[in-house]
Amino acid sequence: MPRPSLKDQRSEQILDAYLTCVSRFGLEGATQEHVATEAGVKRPILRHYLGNKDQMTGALISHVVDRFARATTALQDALEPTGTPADLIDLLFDKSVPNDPRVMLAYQSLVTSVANHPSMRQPLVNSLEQFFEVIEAVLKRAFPNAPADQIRAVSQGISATYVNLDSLTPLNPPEVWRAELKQAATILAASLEATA
Amino acid sequence: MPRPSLKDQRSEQILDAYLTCVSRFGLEGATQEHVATEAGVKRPILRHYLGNKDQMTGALISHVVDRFARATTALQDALEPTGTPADLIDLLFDKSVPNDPRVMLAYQSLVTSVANHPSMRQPLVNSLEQFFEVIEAVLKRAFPNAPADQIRAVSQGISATYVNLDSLTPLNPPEVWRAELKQAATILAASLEATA
DNA sequence: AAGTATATTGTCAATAATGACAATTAATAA
DNA sequence: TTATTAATTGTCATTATTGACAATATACTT
Repeated sequence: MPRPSLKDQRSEQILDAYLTCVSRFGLEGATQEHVATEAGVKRPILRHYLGNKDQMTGALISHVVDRFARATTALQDALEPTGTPADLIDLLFDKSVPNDPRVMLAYQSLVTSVANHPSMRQPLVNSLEQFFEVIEAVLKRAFPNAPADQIRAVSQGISATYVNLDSLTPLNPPEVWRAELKQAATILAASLEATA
Repeated sequence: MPRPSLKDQRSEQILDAYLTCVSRFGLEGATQEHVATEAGVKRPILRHYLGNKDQMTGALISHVVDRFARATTALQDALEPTGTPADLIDLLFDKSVPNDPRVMLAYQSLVTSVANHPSMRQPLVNSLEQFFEVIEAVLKRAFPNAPADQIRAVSQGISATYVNLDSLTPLNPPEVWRAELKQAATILAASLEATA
């Protein structure tokens, strides 16, 4: 008999707006007013669904980590069990894939603020390691004879080129940068052929 | 006859504290109170030397861009006229070199906030291009026959691995990550040998 | 010692951001 | 239609942040 609850949808809507604001203003620069405006609701709504600012922030951190982890899982699912390094790089760098740079930008903002919120350090590290592992798995399958440390290095390099690209999106980087970073990732992957 | 001016020293001291705060709280999260505390001065001092918040922020942006550009120039000076790619990578990745990750973190925070301060976009892009060019110059000297687009790609890749390393410092990344990213950069540079 | 320009601090008003809660509106079932 | 529960909005007190300026302290010169 009660009015149907919108808690899930509204929470998601608010957290997504919050994520957008964090990607633009940083974690400590995203005010409730910013979030409310971005979400198209009045400020008290935020409190109603997510509690006070501390609780909101806690929820946001989980949300960002979760979004990043989900993107990692989606990447993994798209590549298992037979994806090649070329497939991986296409997924990471092709604009056709609907990538959401906000997530990576918000992620970066969290990393920046980790000293002020020490408890989020471990989740951030873990989700990043998870991302590395997906890359590693693809490389290991393609180059089973390559030494482990070299695979790790190439994985880190590919990850770095990808993260870097997303980090630069606010600058409206010229399209060539994307192509160049993609080529760098390709070169890294190709380096494993020699050792196989 | 007047009391000697401390404008230069104090301005530098304040801007450096401001830079620290931006690297920790982001551009929109660094309050005057934060900066004053970090600099070890009272808040009105900030206004006295740098004006109101807008002017302070303007000065900070110039300061960060300048610090980054100076670091680039220092890198260039250390490598001209005979530095090799191996020298470059040592300078970028060796902990012995007194690198200041705050500069890169603050730089990243500026990039994040560029939508809110559009005028800083071009200086940021320019200083980044300058950084690329130093890397390119070293590679071009070592591999004069390598195709230009490949040099660009490798430069972007090396830059990305370096930027990525600094971006992760708040996470206290394990030392292996540094070694792995350095190795990735080395692999990228080595890839140019094949084409020469 | 006195004058002078600057450094430094103290203080208060104005604005922004947050916390908290009351009041109203809306949707559903009986 | 009415009861019920949640959504949504309005509002005010508290705190945080900034702007502005007066007042004092300090170092140097003559």
